[in-house]
Amino acid sequence: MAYLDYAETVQTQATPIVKLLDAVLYHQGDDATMAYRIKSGVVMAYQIYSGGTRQITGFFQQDDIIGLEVDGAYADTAVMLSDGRLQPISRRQFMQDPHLQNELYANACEQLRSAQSLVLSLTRKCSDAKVAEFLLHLARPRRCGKGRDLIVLPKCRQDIADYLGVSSETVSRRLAAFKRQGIVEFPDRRSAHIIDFPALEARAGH
Amino acid sequence: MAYLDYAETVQTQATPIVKLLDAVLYHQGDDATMAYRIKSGVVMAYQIYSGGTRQITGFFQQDDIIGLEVDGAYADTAVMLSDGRLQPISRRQFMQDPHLQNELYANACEQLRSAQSLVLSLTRKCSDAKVAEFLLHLARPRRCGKGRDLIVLPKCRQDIADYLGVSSETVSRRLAAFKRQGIVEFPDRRSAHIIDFPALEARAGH
DNA sequence: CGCTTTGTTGAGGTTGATCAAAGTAAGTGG
DNA sequence: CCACTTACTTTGATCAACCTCAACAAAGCG
Repeated sequence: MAYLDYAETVQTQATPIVKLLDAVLYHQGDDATMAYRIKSGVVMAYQIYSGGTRQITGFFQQDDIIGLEVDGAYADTAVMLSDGRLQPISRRQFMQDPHLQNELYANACEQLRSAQSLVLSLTRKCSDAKVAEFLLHLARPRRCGKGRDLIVLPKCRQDIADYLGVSSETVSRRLAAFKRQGIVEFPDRRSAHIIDFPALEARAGH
Repeated sequence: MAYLDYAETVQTQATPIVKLLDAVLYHQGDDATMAYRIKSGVVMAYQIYSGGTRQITGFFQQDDIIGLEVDGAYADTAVMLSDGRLQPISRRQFMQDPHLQNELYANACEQLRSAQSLVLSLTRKCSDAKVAEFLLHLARPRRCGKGRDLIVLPKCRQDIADYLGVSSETVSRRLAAFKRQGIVEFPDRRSAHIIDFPALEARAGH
């Protein structure tokens, strides 16, 4: 992405809109008119399949772009896991702006890579490593800080379970184990606080 | 993709090049100067991770575009599973041609969806369903034909296993079971021939 | 035809799903 | 403010699926 210059693009865009906790950005199946660049907050996207199974397709944060579709309808539903600010990107803007097209393309490639890496994590690792990696994934943007920041967890354990493809009981057990081992603290059910990064990374298999 | 017109794009492209069985299109880590549109043949792409684990990132066929990278290096290695013809697409072409950019973007989105659907298959399904779905995936382009065509299988069972995230023994057992049940025939180790599509689809969970 | 590689088949152990029950937290109405 | 409800989480016990290890068969190759 180094060869792109976004300055112009950014300036021509509308100011961010505010979305509150639990707000739905778009529904799976709706006409995909907008994409969103996340300025702050955490977003979760998921797909519902016939038979009731649900796959969480990702957790997104600052600078991620969601709602990418080539045509027709949104492939997933996106909801806010916290309050946040989002920059809407219309299809009209997209079609007119080559810089934006490049950026969206880059973002799609990045998400593709990330999905492939997810495949690896989910098929090769034991549940212990999956949960560890999940926590590290959510902690990623905050890693640079002084490490005291809280990680925003999904609304319920089942959300984590649906992302990792394990049962909610297993999520519980692994989180409890990390707590017992002094690697992670849980001030409440919606937040986590990593004490020992190296230990968690070791468990994630890094 | 309905709003795109490829006619012009296609005409300006070079004629396809021929690649033979086992030919390597590009290596993971190499400078990503070319993408390829597959005109015929089957391509397998994989990543090697530290620790020796390997993830097959996909099997590609006619009209798929591989070698998509935003910057720098190829994320995976691509090899021919059969003889085939490929249309090279240079970065220069890509940068100059808006139609081509759109097509590549569409392709990236499609691969993203396909990767997400793979995540679902690999985490939610039992090995039986995984192997069934794998066979159906490879059979996809031939489905419309009279159904007597042979499916080109990867070079060894381990390739399938690495794609599905199961052991090669499990692949063997599941394939043997399908054969025993009269759903699939195996003229030799490199090819399969689906007898009973509905039964296989039922096992894949469709 | 030996030798090597790959595939198949069997036995046993481990992981994680499932089922079930008890524990927590938050909301609701009296 | 407190029972009561509801939804979620945690913990335990059981069981099935799949991995691992190992032996054997088949195929490829000099």
